[in-house]
Amino acid sequence: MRKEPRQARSRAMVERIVEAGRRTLVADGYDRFSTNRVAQTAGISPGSLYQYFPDKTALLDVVVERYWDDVSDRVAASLADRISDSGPAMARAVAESLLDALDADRALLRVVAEELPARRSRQRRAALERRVRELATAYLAARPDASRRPSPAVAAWIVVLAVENLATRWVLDRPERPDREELVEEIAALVSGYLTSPG
Amino acid sequence: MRKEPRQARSRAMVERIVEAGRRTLVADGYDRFSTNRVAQTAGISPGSLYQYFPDKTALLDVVVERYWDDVSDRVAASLADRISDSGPAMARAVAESLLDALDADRALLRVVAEELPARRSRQRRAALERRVRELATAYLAARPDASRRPSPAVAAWIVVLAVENLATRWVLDRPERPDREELVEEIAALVSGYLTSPG
DNA sequence: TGCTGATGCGAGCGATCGCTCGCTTTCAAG
DNA sequence: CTTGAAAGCGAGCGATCGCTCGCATCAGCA
Repeated sequence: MRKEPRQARSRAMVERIVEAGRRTLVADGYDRFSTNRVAQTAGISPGSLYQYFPDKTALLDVVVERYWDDVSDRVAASLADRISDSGPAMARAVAESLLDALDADRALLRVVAEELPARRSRQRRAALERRVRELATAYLAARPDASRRPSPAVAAWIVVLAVENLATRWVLDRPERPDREELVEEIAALVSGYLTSPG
Repeated sequence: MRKEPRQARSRAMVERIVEAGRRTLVADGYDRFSTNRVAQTAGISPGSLYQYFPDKTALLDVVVERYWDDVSDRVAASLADRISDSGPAMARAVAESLLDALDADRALLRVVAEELPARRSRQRRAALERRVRELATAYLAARPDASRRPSPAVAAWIVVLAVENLATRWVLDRPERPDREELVEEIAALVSGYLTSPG
């Protein structure tokens, strides 16, 4: 952030820019995400944009950061809520909340997960993975009887990456099979089958 | 392909262009993948490039297609070789061949999987997934005792996407844990645990 | 060897890009 | 009301891009 907005109108300006950035990204895709276009979408001048963002990627970072933070919050909340549930029930609940969170802005997910040069997006996405993985590690470490896998940290790494990709690809590709209910069931089987597999 | 190369030197030219495209992609990343730069890397003129490729994306497609076809061939061969093995043994063998294939050109994998606008790359990657998924579906359908999952097609979808992401992320992120041996073991447990989970 | 089409060249066009800077307008403190 | 700072504007610079086209060069056949 190049300059701190002091007045109310300048704070509103920053909001308009970020929102226009999000809309431009969704509507035109990443390769048409230009500062001139964002400014036009926001109904402001390119110069105004650069009063608050040092360069194009700084704006992009904020948009991406907001998206993944939102997804992260939802999943982490669901995971914390179900911390006392059994393994399969928790897997089901987390899978559903992840599907909800990804489905809430499917168009933006498509851009963020499939178009963005991942070097920028990956850091935020990795933060989501880390946050959920740490919660899962703590869960597994606190309940030794829930898993036969030797290392809770490794088991959490496996489960988080596997489930994340299944949910993302399902939301983006919308295959006929499995349908949503079936997918949640299969994810629960995948997780519980893995954790109870003798190690 | 705009024009079919007839003489030997023009076929060599196409090869030089594709190879320069691959090298440029690896060295400079996707956003610096310009036709002028590829031509310079190949030591030829931009005009020559456009004698054989109608536009920039056509060249990019060939480079990406070669990469995924190579990975696809390796994994499919390994899967066909081990078609008579038991489930966990086959999962191990396929996981190893996939890790080998992805590790063989890690730098290009990074660009193809993390930087490329996925709409182009995805089609070829999806072809790999489909190819492996169909082999896995046939395997599961032919051996009802190998899986308790209700639908072989859905089970194959789940397994392929889960394993693909675990292998890709492991190769790109190279986490301390799990190490390679551990990863193969965990993938085998994930697959066999899932397939034997009551459905 | 002379000829002809295939091949290769590279300056440069038109468009777009990220970003700047001199200017005007608006706000709030005195 | 005055005034200086904050906010906003937008034409346009310099660079890069994808791609073209007029021309030189080369290979294979008669």
